[in-house]
Amino acid sequence: MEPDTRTRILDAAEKLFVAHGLDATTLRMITAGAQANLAAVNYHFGSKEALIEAVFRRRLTWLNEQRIAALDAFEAEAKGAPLKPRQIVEAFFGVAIRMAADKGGGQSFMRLLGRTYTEPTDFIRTFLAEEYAEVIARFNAAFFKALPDVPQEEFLWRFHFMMGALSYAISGADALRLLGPVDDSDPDVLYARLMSFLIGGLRAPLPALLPASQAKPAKKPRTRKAA
Amino acid sequence: MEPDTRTRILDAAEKLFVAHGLDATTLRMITAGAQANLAAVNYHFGSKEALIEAVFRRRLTWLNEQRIAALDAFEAEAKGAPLKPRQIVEAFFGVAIRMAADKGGGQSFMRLLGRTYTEPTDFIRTFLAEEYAEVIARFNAAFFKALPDVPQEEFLWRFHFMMGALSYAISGADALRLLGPVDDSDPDVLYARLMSFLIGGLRAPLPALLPASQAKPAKKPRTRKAA
DNA sequence: GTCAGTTTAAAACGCTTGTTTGAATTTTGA
DNA sequence: TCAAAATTCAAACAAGCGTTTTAAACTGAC
Repeated sequence: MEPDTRTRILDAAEKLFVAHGLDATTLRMITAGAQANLAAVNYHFGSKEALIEAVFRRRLTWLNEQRIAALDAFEAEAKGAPLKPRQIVEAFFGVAIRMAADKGGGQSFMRLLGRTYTEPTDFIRTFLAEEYAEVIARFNAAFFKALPDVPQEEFLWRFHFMMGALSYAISGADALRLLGPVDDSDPDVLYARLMSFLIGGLRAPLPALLPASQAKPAKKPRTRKAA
Repeated sequence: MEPDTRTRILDAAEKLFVAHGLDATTLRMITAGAQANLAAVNYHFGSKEALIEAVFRRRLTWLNEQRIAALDAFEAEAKGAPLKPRQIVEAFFGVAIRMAADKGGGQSFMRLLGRTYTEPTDFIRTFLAEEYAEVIARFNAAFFKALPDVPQEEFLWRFHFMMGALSYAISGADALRLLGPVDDSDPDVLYARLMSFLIGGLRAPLPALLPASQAKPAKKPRTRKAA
């Protein structure tokens, strides 16, 4: 059974946005790919901007619900005790990686999302901020409970770094391939690679925030300062 | 002394590309910002694509020369002995962070570069691949010498993850600010934060490439830890 | 079969884009 | 000083954009 026009447009737009970017993808490309008339986009969505939002919302809402559900599951299991940092990372990034491994559309969407997160366009930034507000608040709280000694701002930065690594992990296999032969065929392997890296970064010792342009202590004592 | 038209165009284009992206920045915006005539871009550069390349080449060539110089300095100091991973990371990412801290143009350029690295446009991808080829080869070799037990591919991935973290560190302070109050005014602090995170991720234990979810034969049976 | 409501179709709209033109102006070199 | 070269300028170009319009083709309920 052929999906209806609206769905075909969403699918075609998603793929084209990944391949060419938001601006470079024209409505004519989209409607051609969806085998629909040019006017169909404005009929079903109202405008190109609204279509972009619809493309993102379709996947992103579900993705963040999954993230919160994963966090809920861990917290229920912990019965009030703080979670392990590894569990928090797993709940947030594991879900994303798994969605990125889904060949049925999720893959191309995640590549788009990672690239769009730093997009300067206003309406996208505000839209993403709204979509992410709740999930970030939840994970921020969970992390603060798990590691009360780590300053909130330090966590935000590390979370941000992790988002960057995730973004490149998902969207940048092509860029990586320019540097040498790599294999990104197995999502489980990518997942293991990224998780190892993320946990390592998250648990790194807190930086000595002195304006020290000179030598810093190369190694810290094995006290678990950061994580 | 007023810079000549060509330079004014490069400066204006760089700032506008950062603020609005490559596509969304029009030649009319650029020439207006440079106080030049619309035709000046095509006269001095030939086309908008050529202007984009010129904007990138002006900074990127110098940046990668600095990176290689930093690596040379460390290797001269080591007198043939392998470098410490920390030094390799410092040579590559430290230079970038320092350039990102430079208010005199370097800052805005680095925000642009980080965002562009995952750009899907063909001519940019091939251009960046050329510009990066030498420096990547050098750093890849240095890292392999330092940590011969870490598979090349694993290093490439971790390098890629680090690039993602760097990219977000530089270009994404605005995005981060949507999640909570952060302070990115002191580049030394950002440098310390990112370096700590990167080293932590780089030195993380190698992932057990056996997928935990289901039984799937790992590609390389390797149990040793990284770094 | 009829008819309202929904969806598709083809064509054109106004506008902006990068680029080109050809003349005016400034700069250069002997 | 003066012609030649380099640069700037205003204006126009064709092409492509997102959007709108108007009519035709469906769809399901009665």
